[in-house]
Amino acid sequence: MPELPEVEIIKRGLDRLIVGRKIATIEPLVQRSFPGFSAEVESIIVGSAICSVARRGKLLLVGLDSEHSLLIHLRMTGQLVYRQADYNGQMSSSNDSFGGGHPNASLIKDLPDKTTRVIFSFTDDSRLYFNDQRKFGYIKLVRNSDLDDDSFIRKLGPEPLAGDFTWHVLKERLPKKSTRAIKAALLDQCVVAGIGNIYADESLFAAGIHPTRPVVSLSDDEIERLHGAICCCLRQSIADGGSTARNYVDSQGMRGEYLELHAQVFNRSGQVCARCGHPIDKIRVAGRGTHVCSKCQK
DNA sequence: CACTTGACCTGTCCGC
DNA sequence: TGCGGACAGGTCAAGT
Repeated sequence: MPELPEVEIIKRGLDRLIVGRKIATIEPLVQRSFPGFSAEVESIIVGSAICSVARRGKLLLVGLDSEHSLLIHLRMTGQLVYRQADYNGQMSSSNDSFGGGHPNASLIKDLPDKTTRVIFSFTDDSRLYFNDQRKFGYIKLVRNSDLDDDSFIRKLGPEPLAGDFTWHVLKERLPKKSTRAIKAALLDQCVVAGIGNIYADESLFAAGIHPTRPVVSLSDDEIERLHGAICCCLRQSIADGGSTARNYVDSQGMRGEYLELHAQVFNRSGQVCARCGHPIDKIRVAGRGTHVCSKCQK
């Protein structure tokens, strides 16, 4: 479930790997993974060069030199993995020297695999694979002049890692008299862009706030703590290469280590809280599995 | 109007 | 071993 840190890492990887490359072919293997695909869309994409890669919340924007962009949302199980033309040959020779357990080996061996939904081939014969086990993710082609009208982008809240995202901004975005649970508000992309289940749980733990607390009950002090916790968790995860709970890999197929290295509650129900020793509970909030230390979080 | 729930999918895990 | 069902969670539509 790629959230902001994971998408940011993919963005940085693609920035390095595909910018400047020219698309030779596109193969959408599953219609719903590229809604709106047609011969006309194909004719715009083929022959275009990649000129930029950007991120907005959990959405990737791949700029083409043809006044269009590819909008890519990975939803829960989407992956974007780049492979050089001779990748499989390299793998078999490196397996000879390192063996299968080489620590830098990609988690994904052969591509395409059964989850591959769209394949981009570049003129140098390298490829970008869009894999998506559950088919919830999508790629869309949008004219650059229509980007601001995109219904999803238009509603997105502020970028939590931007310099102007202060705790006052977070306070403004949280509806003052709202009775909804603070966790539900954090998952709402209109409030803040990019937070998902993992970083909602981790931020609330770090701030010492119980996920079921109504937004209206939060003090200024708590909102300020929550703001600091959100920024801190997201930055730490980027530094750790993101979170791999099940499917996430970066643009070269590598997993992330945030959950192992720094997560305090997510996927740790039954273990004891590192801060107080109380067992971590798993409850349901906003229809999502939610991990909480009921002693540290009030 | 504000908020919650179900649908969309597929793979994994658990209990029988 | 196999099978049914619960579960995983981002977003939107439908329901309360």
